[in-house]
Amino acid sequence: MKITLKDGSSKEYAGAMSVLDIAKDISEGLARNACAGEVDGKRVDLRTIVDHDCTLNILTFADKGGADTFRHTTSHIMAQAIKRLYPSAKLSIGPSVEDGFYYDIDFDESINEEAFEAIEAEMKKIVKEDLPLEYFTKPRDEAIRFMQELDEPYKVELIQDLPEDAVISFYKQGDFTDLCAGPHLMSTKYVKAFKLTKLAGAYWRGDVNNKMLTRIYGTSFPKAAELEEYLAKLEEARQRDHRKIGKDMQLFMTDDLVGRGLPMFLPKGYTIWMELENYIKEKERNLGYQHVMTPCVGTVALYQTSGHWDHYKENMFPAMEVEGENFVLRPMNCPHHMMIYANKLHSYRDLPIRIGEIAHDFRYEPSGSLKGIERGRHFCQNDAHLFVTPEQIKDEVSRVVDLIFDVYKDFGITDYRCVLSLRDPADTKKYHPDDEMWNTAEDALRQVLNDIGIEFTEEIGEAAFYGPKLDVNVKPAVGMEYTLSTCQLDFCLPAKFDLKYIDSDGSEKTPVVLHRAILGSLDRFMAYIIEETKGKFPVWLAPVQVKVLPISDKYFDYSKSVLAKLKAAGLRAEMDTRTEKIGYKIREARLEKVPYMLVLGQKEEESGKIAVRSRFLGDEGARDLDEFIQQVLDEIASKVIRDELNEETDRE
RNA sequence: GCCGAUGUGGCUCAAUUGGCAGAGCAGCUGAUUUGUAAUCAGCAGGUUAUCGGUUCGAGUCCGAUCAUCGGCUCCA
Repeated sequence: MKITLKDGSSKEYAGAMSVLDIAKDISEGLARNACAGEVDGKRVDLRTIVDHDCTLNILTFADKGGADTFRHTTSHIMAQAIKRLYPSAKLSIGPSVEDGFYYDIDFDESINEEAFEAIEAEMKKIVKEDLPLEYFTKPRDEAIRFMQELDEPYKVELIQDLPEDAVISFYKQGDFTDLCAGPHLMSTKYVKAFKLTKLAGAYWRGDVNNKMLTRIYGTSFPKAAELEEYLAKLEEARQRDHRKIGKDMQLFMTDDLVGRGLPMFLPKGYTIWMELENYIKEKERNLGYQHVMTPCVGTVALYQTSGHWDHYKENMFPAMEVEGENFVLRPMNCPHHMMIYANKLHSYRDLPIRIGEIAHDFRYEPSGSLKGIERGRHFCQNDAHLFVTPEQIKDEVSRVVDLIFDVYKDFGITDYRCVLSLRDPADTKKYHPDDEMWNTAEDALRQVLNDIGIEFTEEIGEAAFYGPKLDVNVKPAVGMEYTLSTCQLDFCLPAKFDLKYIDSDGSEKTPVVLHRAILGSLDRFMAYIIEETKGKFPVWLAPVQVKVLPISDKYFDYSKSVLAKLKAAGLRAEMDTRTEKIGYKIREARLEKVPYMLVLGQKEEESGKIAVRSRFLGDEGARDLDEFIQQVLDEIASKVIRDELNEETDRE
């Protein structure tokens, strides 16, 4: 019998053999990181295959499906260990995730991370026991009874949600059986290097109204070295966390007395902020945006009109009453901009009208979700509302998308994901109940995105209450993916505010509104670029662009003249006037991540030149000052992103 | 908000089973006048997050509050 493998090779077996035996044979050959299999391109458990006439591929840890299988089996091993140590614990779900796996478990007692050691020890025992994972199935009714006998109420609930005629699969490993769709490794012995990483609360089925279960996260690799590498990567990610760099580099701070979630930008951080603000405003001006300034407070009635009050009053700072009228700190700016549009009568000839604002907003975010300047209770949106005719939707969305990617190019952002966020038709509470409006809006936005030709996935239930969105999402160094840029199509608010324009035939029409944010919030965008650059900002953003380092105070006069020229050219320059050795001053400037250092001593004073040391190339030697200034100005103007010194030479 | 952990000079971290709160860096003073990642010496800096409790004695044990961190939920 001949079995063809996915890599094109084939193998002869004498006589009749089951696919399982063949898979075992092949996977033993592939050694310890062999995982489940793929038959004719579909990931399946090899135990379920009865048809021998197929192309077989043994997945390894290098394949996503293989890694998932590997992690999932580790999660079963953890569950088995936990059942041995805590027999009364009730299991719910335990899937593999991007970096490992978790299991949500209902413990009788309170569990903390001290329990990890014992659980890990028990897991090692199970690995050593070399237990085969045996696959079997039961009809739905029998499966329910089986799980009731095992006293696993969450499992029972899961099975009850499946159709009447479903065949339910299980995996048994020694004294432990779990409801599971598989696939799994052949034996527990293939799991070599694992670690329980964190403990968290998680609501059953992700619903706050349900009981909170204990979620234990872990990670698992075929080799100890790979686990080490993963843990080192995690540590590296922690090092680039914007909260750490922001503190080290004195970019921003918080203080309990000011209040949690209310970061304050220090001079260096605000320098970057101002550059970002000027940058995006100029882009917008060139695209015909008009900028406005509106107050951070509005009446409750304003937000009742827009509908935000009903949807979000729990997440707004509470209303304050002044002279019998209720006001709130504004959580967003749409209503203010709607009123600006309504300020005068518009002709179809005026559209599109693009109103932009770097707007301060306040939201009462749940305390547990605050995270540095990535998510605070005060933030600044790079907001704009575009008032357009239905015919202009496509062009305007297209311009917004172009602007997003134009900006990403300037910042070197390449790792992002586009999502078309749609309503959940079942969620009539959140979404404005007008199916026709929604269908029109969603179809229009989908059509535009297809026409522009960008890649995107669709996600149900992610839309704003007033319309569908294009979201551009990125992943920070530490934590969950978030939205950086957004473009939202809104047929809803213009009607609520009774906005009008006079069309060419003299009739009154309601404009369509595009809500869009490119840098999202400046705070969050800054957090992102801090983590992307590890604080080594491109020269145009660097808080200090050039640092003048005199060899000794004998050269202060010459240094001051150089500093004056740098400043006169508009560069952000500083001089280190301490009586320290040059090595010390260089070290400090390196740690501050200053792009250019000018070392000035006797040689430079006599020749009238400068010695440049850059973050990019190290010691660049003697240069002419005017030529250097011109080079840096060019670098700033073109916003060039340069390769940094590699990490070996970038000590500490 | 919920589950779990953590909280010691400006920063990074020490302090056996409860037994005198310490170091390095930064700061200040003085000396050093320096050539590409840390010159030397001295000084100062603390109600151990806050409040309460147990104890002869609490940084350490217990409770509450506040904040931070890791998750969950949420993010107009």
